[in-house]
Parts: sequence; structure tokens; C-alpha cells
Amino acid sequence: MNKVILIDGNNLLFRSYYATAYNGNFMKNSKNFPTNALFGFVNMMNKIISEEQPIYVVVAFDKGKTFRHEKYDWYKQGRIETPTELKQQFPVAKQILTNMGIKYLEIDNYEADDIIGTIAKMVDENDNFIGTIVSSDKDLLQLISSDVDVKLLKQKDYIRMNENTFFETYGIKPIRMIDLKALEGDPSDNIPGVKGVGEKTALTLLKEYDTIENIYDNIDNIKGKLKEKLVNDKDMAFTSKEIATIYKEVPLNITFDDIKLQKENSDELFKIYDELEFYSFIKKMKDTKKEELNSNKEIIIVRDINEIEINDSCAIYLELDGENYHTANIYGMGVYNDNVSYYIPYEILKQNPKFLTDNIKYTYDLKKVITSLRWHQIEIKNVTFDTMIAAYLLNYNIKDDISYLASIKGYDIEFYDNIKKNKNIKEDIAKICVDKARFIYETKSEFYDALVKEEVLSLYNDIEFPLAFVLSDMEYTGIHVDKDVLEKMGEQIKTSIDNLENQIYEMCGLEFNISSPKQLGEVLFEKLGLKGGKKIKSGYSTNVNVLTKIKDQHPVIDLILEYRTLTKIYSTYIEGLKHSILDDGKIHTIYTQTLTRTGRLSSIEPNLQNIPIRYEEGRLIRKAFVPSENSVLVSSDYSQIELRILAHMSNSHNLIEAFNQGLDIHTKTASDIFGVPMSEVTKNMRRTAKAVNFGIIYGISSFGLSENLDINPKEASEFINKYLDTFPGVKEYMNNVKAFAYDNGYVKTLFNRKRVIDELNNTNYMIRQQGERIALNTPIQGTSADIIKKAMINVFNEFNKNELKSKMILQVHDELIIDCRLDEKGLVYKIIKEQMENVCDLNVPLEVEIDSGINWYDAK
DNA sequence: TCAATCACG
DNA sequence: ACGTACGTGATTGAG
Repeated sequence: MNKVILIDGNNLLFRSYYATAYNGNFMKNSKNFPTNALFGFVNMMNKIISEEQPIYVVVAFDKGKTFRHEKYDWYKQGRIETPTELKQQFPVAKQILTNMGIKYLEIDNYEADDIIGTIAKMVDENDNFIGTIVSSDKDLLQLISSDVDVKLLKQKDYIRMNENTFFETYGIKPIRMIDLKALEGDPSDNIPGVKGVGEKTALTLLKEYDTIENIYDNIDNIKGKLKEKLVNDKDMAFTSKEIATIYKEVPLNITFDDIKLQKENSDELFKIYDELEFYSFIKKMKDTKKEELNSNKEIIIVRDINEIEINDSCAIYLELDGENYHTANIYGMGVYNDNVSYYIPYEILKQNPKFLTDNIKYTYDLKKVITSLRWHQIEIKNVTFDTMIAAYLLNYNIKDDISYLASIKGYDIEFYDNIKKNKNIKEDIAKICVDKARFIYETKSEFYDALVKEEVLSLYNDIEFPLAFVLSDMEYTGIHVDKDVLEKMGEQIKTSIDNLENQIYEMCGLEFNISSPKQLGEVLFEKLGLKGGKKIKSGYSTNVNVLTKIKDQHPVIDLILEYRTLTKIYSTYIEGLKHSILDDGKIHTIYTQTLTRTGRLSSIEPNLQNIPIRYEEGRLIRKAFVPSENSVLVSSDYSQIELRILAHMSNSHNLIEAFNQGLDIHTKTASDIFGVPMSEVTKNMRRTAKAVNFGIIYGISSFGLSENLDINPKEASEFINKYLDTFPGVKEYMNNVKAFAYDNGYVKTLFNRKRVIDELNNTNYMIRQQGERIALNTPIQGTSADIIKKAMINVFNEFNKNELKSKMILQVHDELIIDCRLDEKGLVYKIIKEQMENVCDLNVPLEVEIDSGINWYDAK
């Protein structure tokens, strides 16, 4: 039997409003928005849901003039106007219901009673349903039937009235409630009734005559004063009966399916409660989630591979004993779906249980799972959804640890940092693992639906999800690094550093820590008395910019700069990289796929995206990066990809033309902003133009450009204006992007990657400015990221299709590095050029420059 | 743990 | 009257 709960929404709100409104003082939030009715309302809704555990619920509200009473103008007159403070709370109540997953109904010209009456009738007429009405209004008692009862709310608790209890109380049938009202009236509803007849008299009459029609048919049997009263108010009695009768033919056009209780949207509820400052409800929700999580199916710790029996798709979570999954050990795997709740220890996983390849699986951090398993010769296939990637594309704040995201969704799972500190790991790990898998399983469709709603599903399906497999393969393959090369360089550099150190001490007249900006600043600007020291929080700034400006003042500055360069190379790139070489002689970086706000990758442990190149001394480091046997390193980079994207997205005719003609874009820009023919552009003019072009991509400001070029802001401003005059399409585009960002609160790339920019709503002007620069830069940098990611997938697929032994191993934002077998070089060149240049169709050509060498240094 | 610095695109 | 370019990561010294 299916139970339907019918709730009188108006009644609930009114009674909680008046229950807590004393002398105009009532509960408000800190923004002075009244919340008293809502508080009682939410409380009551929660209570009803938990007590009744219903499958079908509907809340009815009054809307507009009441149809069934329209003939009687006086009907509403006695009612006082709804206070503004109560009116304001209605829309919020409806919002709350929607997010609770509860359907509410309001129909023009009908009251809540009528809606409830109509559905009660539906219940009566359907054998599979029973109903319970919730209200404090006795009027509704007339709807009681063999299938419908009423939970009549009292001050503190409630009385449950069904056919029997009603008869026991009143001695008449529930439907005769309308005759009772017709006689005794109802001041609160402004029903007049028969003057001088109260409940007691009315009930006596009805017990004998059943209806008022029958009373008047037999009016002569009644004697004396009572007869007189009845005769006097006969019309009133019949009118009252009509008013008191709840209308049951409201055109609702709904089925029971439409009022099924849906899953609540806890995210939104949290937000609303937070706004209303209903902290107790927030806590309660969290507690409930916690409880649900605790009421877990019993976890089975798998001791034998044959125990594993999984019939459907499932979520998995792999717990490791370290952050770096190339070197970490596996504790085990949590597996969860509606039927199973397994913890599978490493020893069992190691036997490659069938479900790893057969069943459909969902993960959090797919790349970590497949790479880590691969290091342990465990194969996994058929992963179809990854929550981490989905959450990233939906602009969730991901903190790597799944427990952060889970906590946002109301799950309370121990954080990884704490797990490691905990001494009883072995005992807790199974539960934590399964909890995580359960979170993945239970929120999977929610995330999927959000991808659809936010229009990022194709970005997810076509780029990010398949990319995880590509990145995993690149990371696992790794790159050979020659330790001897690093060590020899290291020895030389170490000597130079020692020499510099001594010279610097001597020139400054004391020994100090040159690497300490604090000490260095004091020596330079106080002891040596150099001018131009810029103050920062912790003393003087001593960065390259400052030191370069003052290097004419003292010969030691050059040595300090050299010292800086060399110590950087030594500690980060010699010692640092050496320690990252694993036993296979390779470095295996980890690409963080879900970190940057623009869609770029980043590279950690070690970072292989910032290996020196700009200055020769550092660039030599690249000689240590070498190919496999019989191979070379091939490097292929997009030329001016961001400016080309700008040309495309702004549809700027002049810029597109420049690229179509294959011009050097910086020289062309210089020619335009300095007003000289391209042949007369000097090196310095080109340098300036290059800075302007960068400025445009970064979301230019004249101050920023002036700082970068070391010119005054006015001059910088002139360059910018000249640029925008030359490329009016870019100017218009920039205005459009900013307007879009302010209107929507986010910007998007060509492939619909979205970045929310909260900075635009900041009250601080400076932060808003930063928001604007972000808005201008992100679509360009982000589209570039989209494009190379797509290209990587295509290159990867082509390599596989051609069964190449060559491997794509590195990505540096606009550049791909391939460990290329000599006998495959021709095909590799062909594939990467074709795939990278034709990955998408822009208004300008995409061009790549390819080079190769016996190490990374030479492949340029 | 944070700020400063510098490596890259 | 304000004070900056966009996006990253690793190392160091100092609190």
C-alpha cells in the first residue's frame, strides 16, 4: 500500500508565524529577513518526513481569489491582511520544499484545502493508495474516509483522526463536518452558521437528522426557540454549508508519480539554511548524513579471491601509503554498490580479480588508480566515470583528498593526513576505503547530471576523461635522465658557487647568508648604502629586477645575481632532479589534471614544466634528459598559439590576416604601433611589441606594461591604444568578454570549459580589476589548454593505431616531447604535425615547429 | 607554515 | 587614492 502525505502549506506557515511572533518581535537573520515562520515550517516538515517515511508527499498552497467562494464577497472580509513579514517567507518555503525534493502545488483561484480535497479524492478512488492530511485546521476533517486520515496538529503534538476516532469524538460521520459548520459556523473562516446554535446543539441535531437538508425537511418535528433560530437563518445555513464544503475538482492534471518524494539537494539546502542562519538544521543534516554513512552494510574484508562476487557496476577507491603513486604501496581497495561492500586487501588485488577488468567502475582520480595498479602489474579496465574530473569541471574546490569533496556533500570521512597519523591504520582502512567508494557510488549520477546541466559533458567526454589515460601512460613511461651528466654539472657549479661566495664575502666585508633576502637586503642597502632599495613587508626587496637596476652601483651585484642563478640550478635542478630519478633510471612526474583554474596541467614531483631554457647556464640541464635506446627526443611546439586563439576568438580581421600571411606577429605588431614598415622594425621595437602582445593576453593594464618595459605608464598607455586602434576587433572582443563575465559570473573557453570569477563581485576595486584580467586571460589560456589536450589524445590514439614503440612523454603547455624510435621518426613527425595542427578548425592556421636531438637540449 | 625568489609557458 | 600583469612548482630562510 502506497501512502500519500498531504500537507496544508499555508496552515503550517501561518501557525508557526503566529506561534512565535510576539508584539512584532520575531526571529530574523542578521540581514533582518524574518525567519520565524520558516523555522517552524522546516521543523515540521522534517518531523513529518521522519515520522511518516512517506514515498509520496505534496504541499498545497493558496493562490489568488477562491473560486468556490467568489459569490460571497463577505467571505474573506473578516480575514486580516497577511503581514508582510509572513508573506516574505512564502517563496523561501517553496524553495526549501523544492530542494527537499517535495512537490508543492498552487493553482490560480484555489485554496490549499481544495487541492488537498482533490488529491484526497484521488486517493479514495485508487485502491493502491492511502493518505494522511497534515493541518491544524479542523475543516479538513471532512475529508476523512476509509483511506484517508488526518493528523490534526495541536500546540505541542497532534491527534490522529480516522473514521473511528472521528465518530467516537463527534458521534457523526466525517463528511457531516460540513453540516456541523453550516449550523455552528466558524468565526475564523467567517462562516456565519445559524445564530445561537453551538457545537453541542448542532451535534445533537445531526446525530438525529444526519444532514441539514433532512433537518429542514423535518423542521416541524423541532420545537420552540431552536426551531425559530433554524428557520430565521435557513439561507445562512445552506450558504454556510456550501462555503464549508471543500471543492474536490481542482484541475491539477497530476498523477501520483508527480508527487513522489525526490532525493534532496543538500547543496542547495545548506546554502538556503546558511542564508537563513538555521545552523541547527545544517547540523542536523550533517548528522543525518553521518548516520546514513554509519548505517553501512557490513564490510566484507575479502580473504579469498573467490569470495568476490559483483554483479553490477560499482565504485572503487584505492588507498595508498604515500602521496606519490609512482612509489607508494597499495593498502587495498574499497568496492561499493547497492549489493556489495568489500574491502579487498593488496594481496588479493595482486591476483587480478576479474571484476577489475569486467565490471563497469567509477573512480575518484582515475589516473592515480590505473597508474598505481600498473606499477604493481594489476590490470584495470572499464572505468567509465571519474568524480574528481567531473568535480573539477564543475568548479568545485578540489583539495586532492576525496574527503574534502565528500565533506561538501555531507559525508564525514577521515582525511588522509589524519589516516597517516593514526596508528591503527590497519583496522580503520577498510571502513574508510569503503566509505569513499560509497561516496563515489552515491553521488555519481548527481555529478553526471550536473555535467549535463552545466553543458560541460562533451568537454568531459571528449577531452578530460580520455586524457587521464593518456597522462597515465606518459607518467608511467617516464623520461630517462642521465645522473652522471647531472653530477658532473653539479661539481662544476658547486665550485663556482664556492668561489662566488668567497668573493662576495670579501667585497662586502663580512660573511652572511646570501640566500637570505633579509640579510642580503641589510648588507646591500644599509652596510654598503646602495640606493633604490624598495621596501616590502619583511625589509628590502632583493629580486632580480631590483638588483639589475642597481648593478652599476657596486660590482658585487653581478656576483650575487650569478650566485642566485647557480644556487637555483644546483638545488632545484641538480640535487632536486637527482633525487627524483627512480631505480629504472627515469623520472616519472605526476601531472595534476584537476588543479589549475584555466584548464592547464601542472607537473609535480618533480616539476618537468619549468626546466631551464631561457639562459644558457640553466639550459645545459636539458642535456641530462635523454631518449631510450635507438631513439631521439622529438619536441613539437605550437607557435604563438595564444595569439592565434585571440585572433580566432576576437575574429579580428587584421590579426587573422597577419597570421594567414605567415608574418612574424611581434614584428607586425611593432610595425603597427610604431607606424614604420616591417622592414624598419628594430630589435627594441620588436621587444616592446612582444611585451604588448603578452600584455593583451594577460588582460592588459598600462601600469603593468609600463612596469614590465620600464617605461612610464603614459607611454605604455599610448602603445596599448595604438594596438587597440590597429586591432579594433580585439578591443571589441575584450569588452564583450568583460561584459559576459560580469553578467554571468564566469567565463568560458572555446570548448566550454568554465571558470567562475568571484573576484568580479568583490567590493575592493583592485580585486575587481584582477577579476577582469582573469576574465580576459582565461578564455585564451584555457582554450590553448583545451587544444593541446585534444591533440595529445589524438596523437596517443594514432601512435597506438600504428602500433608505434615511440612514446609521448612530456607536455609543457604548448609543447609535446616524444621519445622517438629512430626507425619511426618519419611517421612520428607526420603524426604529430598532422594531429596537432588539425586538432580543431580556427580562423587562423595552427602551426607547430618540430625538432629532434640526442637529448632535450638539442631538440630545440 | 609563510613569504620571497626564480624556474617555465 | 589606490598599486598590478596570466598560469604554475620547488627551494630557502625565518618565525
